[in-house]
Amino acid sequence: MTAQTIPDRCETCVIRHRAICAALTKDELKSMNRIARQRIIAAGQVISSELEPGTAFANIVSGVVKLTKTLADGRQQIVGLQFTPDFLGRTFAEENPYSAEAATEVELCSFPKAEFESILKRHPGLEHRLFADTLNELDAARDWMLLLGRKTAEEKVATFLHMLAKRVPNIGCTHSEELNYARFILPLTRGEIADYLGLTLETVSRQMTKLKKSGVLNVIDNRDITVPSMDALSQVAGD
Amino acid sequence: MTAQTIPDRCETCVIRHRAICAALTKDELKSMNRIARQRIIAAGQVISSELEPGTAFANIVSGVVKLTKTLADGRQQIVGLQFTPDFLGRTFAEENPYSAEAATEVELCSFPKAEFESILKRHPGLEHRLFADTLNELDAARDWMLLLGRKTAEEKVATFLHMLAKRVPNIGCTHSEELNYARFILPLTRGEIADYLGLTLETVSRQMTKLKKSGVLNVIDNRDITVPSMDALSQVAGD
DNA sequence: CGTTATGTTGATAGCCGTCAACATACGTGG
DNA sequence: CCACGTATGTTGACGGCTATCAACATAACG
Repeated sequence: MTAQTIPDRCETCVIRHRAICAALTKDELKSMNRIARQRIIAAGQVISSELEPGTAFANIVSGVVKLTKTLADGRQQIVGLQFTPDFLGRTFAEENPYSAEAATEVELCSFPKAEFESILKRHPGLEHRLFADTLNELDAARDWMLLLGRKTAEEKVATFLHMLAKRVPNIGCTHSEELNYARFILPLTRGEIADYLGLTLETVSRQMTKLKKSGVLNVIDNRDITVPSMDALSQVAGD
Repeated sequence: MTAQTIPDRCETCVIRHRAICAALTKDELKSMNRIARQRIIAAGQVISSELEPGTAFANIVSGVVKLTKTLADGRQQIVGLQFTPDFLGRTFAEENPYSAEAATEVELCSFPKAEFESILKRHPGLEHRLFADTLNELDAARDWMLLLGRKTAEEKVATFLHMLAKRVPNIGCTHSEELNYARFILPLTRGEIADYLGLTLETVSRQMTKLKKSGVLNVIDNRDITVPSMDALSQVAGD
């Protein structure tokens, strides 16, 4: 067995087999481990700013990160939400096209820009993995364009909750695919949800109330959401 | 000199040095040429359908292709516009996440799926180029999310025309970057523009009239657009 | 010359944004 | 422990931007 050659913290890492690290050989993993650094980011802290040069890349070990773009007069749009084993950072660009901000407390496994790009250059397998991830993100972005351009406020909120239920850790149940039930904690405020859906926070609040009254949701304490039937939610979401 | 080893039609190809072919060595170019086939698609024809397996990839030699997604009840959103030397096709996925349709007459240089993927697997340089292109498309998609979620109808139309002026061949002038003037032919109908901007065709028409009256545009024959000052247009676009 | 596709303009309606008041939770400091 | 300020969330009243419905104009085409 050569398992001992894997760095300890990678061996015990919860995202070892789901993050980009899954695409690495043992030697590559060692190189990555040598430059990796763990970081805890408090909720609300900016990780990297729009139009400024990036300094690092990172895996999200836990927590939720929002990617935002802002117009000159302050109007803001969340253009991406990233969850647990997602990779953070725009490769092959000097400047960030958007800001990254911790929506919850976030745990990162971070890599300095220059060193990471140097490893990337030498390992086509890693680049292939990043490419595949990027294609999936592009698909997700285009799904969201359909939502932003053509869905009603109610459909937008329902679609958002449906997506969250599938991507965020659920409470007190396994992540069984057949399970037609979900319970989770909202990682975003009403205002942030609005910025993700192209709405105002008041409209988001009203639609949540509406979904609650129609029995599609049970809401405890404003952040603790229960979905009795994911099928019903999917119905309201419009696709 | 080894220039003679480049296939004739590639040697004379107008997108030879701008399409993905620019990332190929002479030998790779020969392999690609062997499987390439020229195709002319009439305006309005579907190139590939949503949720169906793709059968080919292609370079756009000339023309404009729209990528669309449609909800069950018929609401449609254009999630991408592709122009002259863009690459068409979703690598590493069985099914297309969206439809591709010719907006104008389109000239393609097309490659069968299996053969292209086989070449791709053997040539990391080609994959690197596709990766870089995909990252740019993701950035563009996120810019569009900001437009769809947060911009007004007038800003949307102005942003769209500004983007077109920079990407579509202009009439009677070089593509000089400093030139604060543009003239081009709209490749889309009012209805298609609406589907790209998350509006109705009536609203698009009204905003075009408004921009015309305010002097930001000169419109001849509904499709022939002149922009006297790109700066002024950019101003109205809101960024 | 009729038919169809495309585009413009007007009247009206409705969804969602804006403004505002109030409720609740949380943390800080007296 | 309570007072206070701040952040977050809900609900109501009202208004405006954009969708809807409709009539008409123009161009393209067989």
